[in-house]
Amino acid sequence: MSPVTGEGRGATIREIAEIAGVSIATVSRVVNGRGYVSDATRVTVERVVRDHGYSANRSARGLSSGRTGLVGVTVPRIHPAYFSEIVAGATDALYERDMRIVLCPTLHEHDREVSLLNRLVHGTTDGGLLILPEETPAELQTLMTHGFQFVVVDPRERLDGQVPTVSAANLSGAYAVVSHLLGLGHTRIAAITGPRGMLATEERTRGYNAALAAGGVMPSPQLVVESTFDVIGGRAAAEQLLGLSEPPTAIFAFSDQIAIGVLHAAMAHGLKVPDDLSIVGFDDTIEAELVTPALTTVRQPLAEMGRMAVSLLTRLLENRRLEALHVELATQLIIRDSTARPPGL
Amino acid sequence: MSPVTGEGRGATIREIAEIAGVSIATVSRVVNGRGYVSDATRVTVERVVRDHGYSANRSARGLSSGRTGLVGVTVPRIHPAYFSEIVAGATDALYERDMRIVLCPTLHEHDREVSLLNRLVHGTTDGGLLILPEETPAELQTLMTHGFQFVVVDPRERLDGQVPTVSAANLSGAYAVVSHLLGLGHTRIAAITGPRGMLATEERTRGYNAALAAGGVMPSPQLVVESTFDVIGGRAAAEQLLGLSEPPTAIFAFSDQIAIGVLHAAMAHGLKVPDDLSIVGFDDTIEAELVTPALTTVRQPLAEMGRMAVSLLTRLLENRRLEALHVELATQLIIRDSTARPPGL
DNA sequence: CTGTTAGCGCTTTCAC
DNA sequence: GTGAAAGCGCTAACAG
Repeated sequence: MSPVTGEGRGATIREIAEIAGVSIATVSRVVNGRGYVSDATRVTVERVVRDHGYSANRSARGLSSGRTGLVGVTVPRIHPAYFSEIVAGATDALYERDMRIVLCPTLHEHDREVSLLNRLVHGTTDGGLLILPEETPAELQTLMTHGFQFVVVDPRERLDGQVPTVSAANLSGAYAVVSHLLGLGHTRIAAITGPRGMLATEERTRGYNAALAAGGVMPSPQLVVESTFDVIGGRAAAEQLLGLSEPPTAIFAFSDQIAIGVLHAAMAHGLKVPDDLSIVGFDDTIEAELVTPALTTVRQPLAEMGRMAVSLLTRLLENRRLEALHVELATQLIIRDSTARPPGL
Repeated sequence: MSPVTGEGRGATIREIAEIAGVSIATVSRVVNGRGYVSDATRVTVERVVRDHGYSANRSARGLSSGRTGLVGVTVPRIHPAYFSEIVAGATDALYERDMRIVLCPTLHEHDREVSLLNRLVHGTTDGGLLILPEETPAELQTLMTHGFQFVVVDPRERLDGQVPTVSAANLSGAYAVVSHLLGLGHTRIAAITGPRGMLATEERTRGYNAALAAGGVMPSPQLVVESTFDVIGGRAAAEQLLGLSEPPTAIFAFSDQIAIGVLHAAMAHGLKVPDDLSIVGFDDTIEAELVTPALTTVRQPLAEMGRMAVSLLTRLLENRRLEALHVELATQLIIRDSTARPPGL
């Protein structure tokens, strides 16, 4: 009676109805738990359903009810831990609601994402989760206006309109990092940021500046270097910083990947971390704990962000009002082994 | 005219047909590129389709054609790079065929996987990719018998029957590792395997033994320790090996994760890698290059495995014969910085 | 080459 | 409480 031995693709609602000796409408009611059904019939139907491993055909259900039980998720790539953790959280939350995820990597291509979205809109899915989408705020607004329901996770730009978003407390995370470093006695604290213009970059930069100001440290433009969010970019940026006449004693990398690049550069320069150089990352993806020394970093609640997005989306799909259109989840400084007092202190 | 400004959920085939002044059948033909349509009508219809951002409702199409354009992918978890790389390859290959992936993490729970599969079978998807499935060969055979089409990637056990599989050349990969270590002069070569009974473990163990035999080195049972495929397990196993009265000079870890655990243990013991201890991993996931020293490891063509699985599956779905039911993709030894001659040689 | 038509399997009024 | 019946939007014969 293992479910795997179900009658193959077979068993339509009509067959179940015939066997149970009721109408298909009744079977539908039982299966969906909607409408009135006497206990007796319910039990009978449930038994037949179970015995035959019946499960409603999703296409048919989607067609007649307008609900597919599928949520489209666009994401730049699934590979980096950053994204896969968000997706994992979302998938999990969706599973609890008996919904599934249609995964659509966009490879950062705007057009690809647009065409993907178009397909999703037309009867494939009930709604979407757009992780770090490539669309402009205007495009997103349009999408929404045309009736596609979705939630943006980690918006690339600030979305002030009616588009629901979930993000992490980037500013306060960055503030915590710099406060920590200042507390250790560092004053030459560099930042390797993400690409300019991205919300995450801007917010973290603001947190960085605010903390420096609060600590009475003059910011130095030399110490802020832009980079892509990867190891290569981090390494190059670090080389630049370490080549300065007065190099920093601490580097705040805006992602763990960047931080790892910094680590590699430090090694190449014969610097010991954290004795000669303190390094802090951002994200707290698994790599942060794998490298040596383990990285001090800011934990973003990635899985939580995915779950929260699902929660917003399902409320949206039920046409319930969202209490909050823009949710920001707290971040947390995780102190490990890559930070210490500056040399000579 | 941007696709994003399509008419929302709207535009049914009937509307397009009316506007274009043809029958819905003709629109269907144009859209699907099947059947005869005069160039003139084709052009007209195509224009209307484009102007209205029309895209067929997938549920309706699925219901009437029996094809949903969706492939279900079960995977233990999406997070570990090992899995996400396979999924990325598959998604990519599917995208080229205008198909999408319904992602179903099973969290290693057999029942969850079975119930997931059941749902997928019933009209949600056209077929499946089962990555490292929890099912017994018998269950898989049953699934297949009942008409669900799928391909198994990285089978947990040997699947001799009619179930198509894609895997990596585990045996030869392991053989290459041990040959490399022997070539460097090591003779006390330990292995930290994966869970006993898993095909990957068994095959790699056979490769390990075969290479030792070929090198004229007596295998020592003490030097083979079982572990889970993660960092924690690897570290524990390494502790055990390093505590031996005659510890190994090289450790072959059956996964990169395990190898990283070994790296951590080595550090804790004050051993320098590779000078005091050589370490080799398996998989070549990104972590391998991130840690210091970068790991010598065996590259599994993960994305390729995903793509190949899709290729087999689509042939299956088109009812074409598969030339090969069981595909094994080549592995490759990647030599980095974690292996050297044994101390004192 | 093009149009008509019969469902695909299910949900959902609306009667009874 | 339960059943009958009308589609949901599309594909795929089959006519013409």
